[in-house]
Amino acid sequence: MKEKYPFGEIEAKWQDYWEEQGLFHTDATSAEDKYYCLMMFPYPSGTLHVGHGRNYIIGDAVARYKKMRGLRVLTPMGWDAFGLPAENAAIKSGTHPRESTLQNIALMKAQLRSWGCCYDWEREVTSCLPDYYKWTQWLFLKFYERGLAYKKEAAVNWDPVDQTVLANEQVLPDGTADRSGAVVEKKMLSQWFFKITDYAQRLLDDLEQLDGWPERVKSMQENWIGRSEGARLNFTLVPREDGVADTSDVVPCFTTRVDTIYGCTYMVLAPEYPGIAEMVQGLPEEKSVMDFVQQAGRLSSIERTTEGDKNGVFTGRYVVNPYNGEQIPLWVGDYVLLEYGTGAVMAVPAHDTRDWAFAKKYKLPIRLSIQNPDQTLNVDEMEDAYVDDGIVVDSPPFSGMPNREAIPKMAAYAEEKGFGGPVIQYRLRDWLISRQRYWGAPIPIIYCDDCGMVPVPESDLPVLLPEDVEFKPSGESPLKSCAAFTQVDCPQCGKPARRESDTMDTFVDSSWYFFRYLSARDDTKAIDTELCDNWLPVDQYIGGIEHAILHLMYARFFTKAIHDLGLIHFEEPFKQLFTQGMITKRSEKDGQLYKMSKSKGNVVSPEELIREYGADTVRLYTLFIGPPEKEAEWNDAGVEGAFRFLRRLWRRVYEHRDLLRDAKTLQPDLQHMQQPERDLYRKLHESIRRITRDLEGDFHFNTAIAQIMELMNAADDIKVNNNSSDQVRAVFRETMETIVVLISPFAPHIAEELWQELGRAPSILQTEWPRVNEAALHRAQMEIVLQVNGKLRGRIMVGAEADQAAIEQEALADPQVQKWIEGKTVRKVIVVPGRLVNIAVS
RNA sequence: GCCCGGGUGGCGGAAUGGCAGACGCAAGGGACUUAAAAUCCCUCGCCCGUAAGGGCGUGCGGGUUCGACUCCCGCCCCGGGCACCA
Repeated sequence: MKEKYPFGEIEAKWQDYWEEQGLFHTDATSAEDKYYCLMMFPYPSGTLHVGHGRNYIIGDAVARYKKMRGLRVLTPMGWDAFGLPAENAAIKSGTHPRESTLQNIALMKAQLRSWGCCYDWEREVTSCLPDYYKWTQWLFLKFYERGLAYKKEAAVNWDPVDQTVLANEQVLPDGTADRSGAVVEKKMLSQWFFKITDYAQRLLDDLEQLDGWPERVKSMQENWIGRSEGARLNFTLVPREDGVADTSDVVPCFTTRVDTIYGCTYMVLAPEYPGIAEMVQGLPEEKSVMDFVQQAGRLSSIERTTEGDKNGVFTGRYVVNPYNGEQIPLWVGDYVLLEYGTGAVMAVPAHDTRDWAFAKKYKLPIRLSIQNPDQTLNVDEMEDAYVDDGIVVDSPPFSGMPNREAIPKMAAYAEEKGFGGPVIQYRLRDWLISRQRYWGAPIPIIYCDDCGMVPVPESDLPVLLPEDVEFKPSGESPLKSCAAFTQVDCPQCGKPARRESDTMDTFVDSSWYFFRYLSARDDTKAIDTELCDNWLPVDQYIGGIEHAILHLMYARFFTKAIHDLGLIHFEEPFKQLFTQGMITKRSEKDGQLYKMSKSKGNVVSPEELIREYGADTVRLYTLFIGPPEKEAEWNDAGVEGAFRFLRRLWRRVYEHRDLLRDAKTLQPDLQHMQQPERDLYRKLHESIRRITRDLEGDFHFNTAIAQIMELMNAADDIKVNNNSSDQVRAVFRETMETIVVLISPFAPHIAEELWQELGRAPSILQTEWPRVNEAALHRAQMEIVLQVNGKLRGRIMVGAEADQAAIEQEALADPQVQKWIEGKTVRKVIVVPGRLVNIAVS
């Protein structure tokens, strides 16, 4: 055994060993005691920094721990390999995305290996390879058959930098693209969507089952789905005086405040509302309306949706309020959004702040229909809308009701009379999945002049990406101009037709990869029903919080849709979700804390650290840095601390190597222990209990490691040498061996090496996790804290069997306590056995 | 505005309603050494005190309790999500 901790040497040795032995190669035919431990598969960007590393290190520690607990652990890994960065690089450098992606995968695989992270590589999936995307395309076809995939013309988000459309989820609240940072534009385009809105209610309801998910993530999804209950009301358009007929004479609107309908004094349409042009054609207002519509269309989505000045124009038309038959003016206003509800709003200025502002600006009438029961309102004296609850007034036959009670009654009334009824509205929009880019899975659709839109027959899958294409900086997808790709015969009629040249959003690829791991090499079907039913839902999913909405919502949607296809029989993919916090580092430039990124120049490269300290040190520090779900600041000095600890552990074993090996058969025996080894033995078993509890709960690696350090400190304090008693040596041996086992999920290389040095057979992964010896926890004497009026005044030792009365007596007799209760009246004495005595005096 | 988190030493952070600050980092002092590194020992919330000891202390203000970082009520601040969403 070497005196100095030879981390480089042993790490290479054990990485080879784990690989050769295939310790994480899991036979999935039996799912008994299964534990599916999944980490979000990475985009192969090239190299991972220590911030990325946290994810894999946490996952590896969990997998190793669960394996030692005797579970059948499945931990696969793969690559979310389609995506824009590779294609953008290709435009600049000319290297084909496939080539650069596969290169990056090789690099990152080596990185993961160098951290000691073990996976079942035989299940590796790579989403950009045909054996994977064939099945992504197949799922698309299944969705298409069921009407879940459809094409429509819509105002969509256009990223002018990446030259493609984006899903709503990929646009940040400030209106910029989450990937490129470009200001997103609105464009009317014909695009492919997945009908995720059909699943809005199920996605919302099933959040309740997800006890193992962080509250934060569930609340984010809830907000994103944005359910609101209200009513849909049809207003009829008053016919034109000139006798010109309207295409539609109904203007529906959505409201959550049907109780205020009698206060409605006008109606407002979104500028994009279909049919506005016909509605005003030939009227004196036509020009002003059309000018306004054009002007509003020029505004960016941010300008449009930022609260502020509200502009509008009268259309010259009127609609009828179905409740009271009143004719009210119809306006167009830029604060009304086409995408939400029906694109039309019934305006109640007295009870809505936005309508109030608009009515004031354009001098529209304001009428009260909810009265404040505490302070009578008068429209002329009001300074803003009254939006709180109250009593319905001037609304026959609903007057006098509390407004909350009136809402369902008034909605039901609309249904009765046939002009509307209660509805539920969601904020969630359908998922836009087509992208005008090359490096993605081609959408398997063919356009034929005669047959229209024709799905590619399943037997023709995959629709392969052509290899020989030119990457032009024009931003246009090379697929579009690749005749060999687009020109195709119609599968129905055989005439020349044209292929869809858009590819799918990469979030489609990542929405089902966790099913594919179960049958990664199966070229007969996408999903193995039996294996998935046995192994899923995933027992533990680990990844970054940045996917709280995007990936995690899409994957839930896919699971439900695939369930409805009958391919699986569960509806939620991830039982437990753990979202680790980001690693930040102070920028040397401005001293601010940032998430690690190349652009901020605050990236810590693991390679350098591994060279200097070894992978175990990086792992130990990463896990010790703080509670894993929280953000943590990387501190180079802290790495040094982790290294010192491992070096100390190595040295302790080295110093006592002969003694430890010789004591291999000595067993601790409580009957024959003296005080020092008895105390260490108790500490050992207390540590096992605490560490196990920390790992079983929410992965509190930081406190688990702290406990190992404490135990090590205690082991250092006991005097042990070859002349020590059998019990001292037995307890010391068991302590050192247990420390090695306990630390093995965190620092596996040193653990394997020391385990072997201690004369044990590898692999330590096949060792059982230590059990607590309850008898060891027992104390003959207990320290009792003495308080007077809740303040610490002393401490006494009492026998473990001492009864409350005896403890109380001893406490009161204590000289320290005497000093504080002298001359005062003891009102009450609380005795908490095994802990403390509190004496209340006055 | 609504919905989630969070606020504890110089720092990262610990604490089933029961000794606040475990563990680590940094800092200071000492030992070993020709020296350095490494290692080992001691101190380390703030204030008064040589010390023994005492007072204060977990964002702020109340409350419940023998006892509150922990529970309840009302605020302040920080982070995140949603938001002209009708």
